[in-house]
Amino acid sequence: MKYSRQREAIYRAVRQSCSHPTADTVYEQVRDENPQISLGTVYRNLNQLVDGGMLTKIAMPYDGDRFDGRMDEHYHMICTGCGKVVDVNLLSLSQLDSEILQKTGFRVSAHHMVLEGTCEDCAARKPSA
Amino acid sequence: MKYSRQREAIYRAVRQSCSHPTADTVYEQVRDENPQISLGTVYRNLNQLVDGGMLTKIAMPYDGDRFDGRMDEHYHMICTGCGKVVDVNLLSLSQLDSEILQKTGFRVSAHHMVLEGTCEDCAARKPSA
DNA sequence: CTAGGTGCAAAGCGTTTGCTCGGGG
DNA sequence: CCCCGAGCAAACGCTTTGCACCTAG
Repeated sequence: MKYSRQREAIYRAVRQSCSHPTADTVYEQVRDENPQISLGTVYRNLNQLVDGGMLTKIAMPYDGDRFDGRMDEHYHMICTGCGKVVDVNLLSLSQLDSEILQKTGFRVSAHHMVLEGTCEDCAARKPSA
Repeated sequence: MKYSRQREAIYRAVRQSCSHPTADTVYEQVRDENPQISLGTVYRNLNQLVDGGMLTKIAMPYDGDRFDGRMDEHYHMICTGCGKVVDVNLLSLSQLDSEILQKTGFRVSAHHMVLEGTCEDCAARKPSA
C-alpha cells in the first residue's frame, strides 16, 4: 500500500481514539490538520485499513459503522443513555462456537455482537433508569 | 392499533416465513394478494409491529434489517455461503449480563448478536470452504 | 364524522463510485 | 514517468416522511 499523508492521519486518529469513532467523527478530527480532505477519502482509507487488517469495522445496530484500532477479538456495548461505546473483553463466549457446531452443524467464523444497556456513569447520574 | 388489511397481510407474511425476511422480501410476497401496496406501507407497518411487540427487527451487520416473528430471546447466524439466516437458541449466554455487570458496571438490557459462518448444507456442498 | 392508514414520490442518511488531477516511488 | 491516491460530486441502497386521499370504528 502506497503511503499517503491522509491515510496516516486517519489511521492515527482511530488508533488514538478510545471512542470507536464513526467515519464522520474521523473526518471531523482529521480535518484539523488536513483541511482539504474529503469524506470520500476517509471512507476509502478506513475500508482499506480494515481490509489490510489494521483496523476493525464495528457494525452498529441501527446506526452507522464505527471503527476500532484494537485488533484482538472483543465485543462492544453501547450505552442507551449517553451513546458511549465501550469494549467487552471476551468472557464465556469461547465455547459458544463449538457448542453451536455440535448442535446445529453451523461452523462459526465471526461474531457480530453489540450489547445495549446503561453504563456506570449514566446509572449514577440517573439511578432510576 | 386500527385494523388494516395491509398490516394483517404483512404480519402473516413474517410469521409464516422462516427465512427472516427483509422489508423488500415481505413487500414482494404481500404484493401477490395486494398488488397496490407500497414499500413505504410495508416499512411503516413492520416498524409499528415491532414497536407493538409483535415482531422483532434483526439488525444485520453490513446489510438491511430483517424481521422475525419469533418473540422469545434468541440470536441469529448468517451463512456466508448461501446467505441463509437461521436461529440460534440461547446457549451459555445467560450469565453474560451479570458477569459484565460485575466486571464493568454496565447494565445490559439487550443483545444484538449475529454469528457468521458456514451452514451444514454449504459445508456438505463444498467441503473445502 | 374523524383519527389513523394508504399510496406515491421525494427526501434523508450513510456509504460508494466515476472522473480528473496530484504526488509517491 | 507511471500508477495509486486525493478531492469533488453524483449516485446508490435502504429507510423514512410529507401530502392528499381513503377507510375502519
